[in-house]
Amino acid sequence: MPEAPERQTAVTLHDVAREAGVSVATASRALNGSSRKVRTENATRVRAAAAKLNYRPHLSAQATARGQTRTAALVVGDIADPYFSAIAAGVTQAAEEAGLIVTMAVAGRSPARELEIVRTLRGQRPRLIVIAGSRIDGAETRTALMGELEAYRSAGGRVVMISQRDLPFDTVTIDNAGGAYQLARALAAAGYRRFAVFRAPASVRTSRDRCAGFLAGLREMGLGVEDRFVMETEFTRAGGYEAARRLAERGLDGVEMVFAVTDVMAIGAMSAFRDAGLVPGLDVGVAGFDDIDSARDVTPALTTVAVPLRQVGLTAMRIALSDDPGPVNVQTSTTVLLRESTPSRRTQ
Amino acid sequence: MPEAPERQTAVTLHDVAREAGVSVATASRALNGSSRKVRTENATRVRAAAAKLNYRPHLSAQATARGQTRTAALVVGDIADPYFSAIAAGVTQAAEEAGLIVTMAVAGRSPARELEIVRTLRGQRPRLIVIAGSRIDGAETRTALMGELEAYRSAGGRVVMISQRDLPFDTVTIDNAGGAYQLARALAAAGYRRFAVFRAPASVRTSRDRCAGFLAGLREMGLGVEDRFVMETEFTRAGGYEAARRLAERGLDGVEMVFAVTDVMAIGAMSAFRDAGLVPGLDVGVAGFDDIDSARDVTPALTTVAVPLRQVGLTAMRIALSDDPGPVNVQTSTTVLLRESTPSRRTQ
DNA sequence: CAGACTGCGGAATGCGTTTTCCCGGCGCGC
DNA sequence: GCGCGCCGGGAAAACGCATTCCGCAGTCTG
Repeated sequence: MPEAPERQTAVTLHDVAREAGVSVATASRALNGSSRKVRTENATRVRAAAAKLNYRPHLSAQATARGQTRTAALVVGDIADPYFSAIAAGVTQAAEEAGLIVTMAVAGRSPARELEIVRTLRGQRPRLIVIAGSRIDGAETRTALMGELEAYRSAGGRVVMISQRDLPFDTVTIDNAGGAYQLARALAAAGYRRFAVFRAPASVRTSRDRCAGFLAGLREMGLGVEDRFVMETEFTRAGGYEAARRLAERGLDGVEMVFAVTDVMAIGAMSAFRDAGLVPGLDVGVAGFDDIDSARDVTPALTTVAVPLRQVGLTAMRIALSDDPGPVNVQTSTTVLLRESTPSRRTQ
Repeated sequence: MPEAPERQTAVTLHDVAREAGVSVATASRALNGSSRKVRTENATRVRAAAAKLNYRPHLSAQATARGQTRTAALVVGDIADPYFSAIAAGVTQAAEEAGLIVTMAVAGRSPARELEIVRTLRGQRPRLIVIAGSRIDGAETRTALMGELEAYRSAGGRVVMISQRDLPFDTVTIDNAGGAYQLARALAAAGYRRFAVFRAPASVRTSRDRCAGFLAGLREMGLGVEDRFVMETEFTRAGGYEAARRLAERGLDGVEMVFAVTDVMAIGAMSAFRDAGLVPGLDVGVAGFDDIDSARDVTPALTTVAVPLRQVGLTAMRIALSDDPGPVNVQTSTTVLLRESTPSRRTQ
């Protein structure tokens, strides 16, 4: 344990140099090996001094001196949401492998807040910005956001959007439409004929894409969904519950199968069905999208479309760290997972 | 839309000053209003120039100049884990309210990695560090970590530990023992008599505390648990599954009720029981700890002890931002939630 | 043994800010 | 009319570090 006096200020490179009896320049060179060489004796003395004083370089000072930082910025909608936290896990993993510090901001699903965040983020001068937004259309703030990102990029920054294909930046998208399409075909093949879809308001792109893909898949199989069974509700568990309650109140109206555009909504729906005395999987099939952890643990286990969220985060970072030019668009594929909530009706 | 040429470098305060026809000093004063006053005409011209050039101050440069940053550092075990992501949500919320940027690092439940993170974090010179570690005892790295944190604090930094009471820093703890104690009493009151406990290896403090609290609560009610029913397993879903499988293999051995020190483990256990042909809640009661989202959604809904994780994060930030001296220890209370996985045996 | 070259240490410069210090002008009281 | 305080502007120092430039020794070449 060193002397550790009541110092109110951190130890600087200057202190280390003095302790080692060399100049600041030599100390700097010894500590982060530049192209210049420094005599081994001096080098070891500097390192010893640094260790003794417990020195850590001031990253901000390094950043201004070098003209670039070693941080990656991540903006998410809500870090408590498993969707975003899984992506965040991928991003932080890749960042750490690349020796980058990650700063995170949560936009709370508000485009205005998202804009404000990117604004202050730009001051951070991060190496790259990954935006996993909530994909809500909003024309006014959108152009402002674009301007901000454009300015950031023209100053040498790198931006990757997750799941926002229509912006002129690198993106990694999730195959929402394709996954829903495949799910629809699989369910049709399992013998289901009369469907309901629980979707979110049209401004939520993810919901729109999944819904469209699902309907396309059914159409391909010669099936359709009556308009009154495409039910719009909130993009939450409560939304799923509410829609299912309404449907159950009408005695299901012949619906054999409910597709909710989100696992969370699907789980809410299962809960509502049960509360109405209906057994999910038996009286009515339920399927979701995302494959969150709970999907496996509910009973009956929920049929869903798995999204490799962690992989999405990793991919976003890989793109951001590569020096390929031009807007790239990597689409990560999804896989449908049939489980007990949608037993085959063929054998019955 | 400004001219926006192919500039490869960000616009600096210098550019703004030149555009406004004033000195850098005045520009700085105009933009972040110091104690000095600047003529309103100049001020508006500076602001106009800043807006026109789309200027954002270089935060790193500000940091070195001012001698302090506006960032809060958060280190978590695994951001994809709902336990940590809920805490992270609280921390980021409080940070944003205080106008702080949050940088996040994930330690992956490894004390060595945690140490390394704090080391580089110290270079960041954050205003505060919140550590939500995995509470694994590890003597060697522990003292090194302490030294690092001590150095950080003596340089004016603030550190708050979550759930690590025994370190000489501010802490916010979760009443693990108390919650488990209350749960035990509630279960005993519901008529359960023969218990098993699924716990993690002794090095995991959280597990130890919850286990001890549970046993104390039973003792208080004149009950006990045979040693062979205190089963040590992994601190994961798979661990819970495995322990339950072993127990089911022995035909439950008269056990009426399983307490797993974690909801995740409890859910794994329910899955194993079901796979063994046993109905959780009917053939054997199951209880967990944490009240993660899934706990409500599994069937039967899982009896558990709710931990206000988001609140924990908020509290940690509140402590860190207050200027109270001395080590504070705020304990957040837990509440037991009896649900269908532990029906009362009194009425039977 | 002279001259070119190499290796390495230190002083100086720069990074984008803030902040201190100095200085000129203006209003005001006498 | 004159000194004095105040207001506001700019030059320059400071922040902690990286890097370029300069010079000094020592070594190699012929």
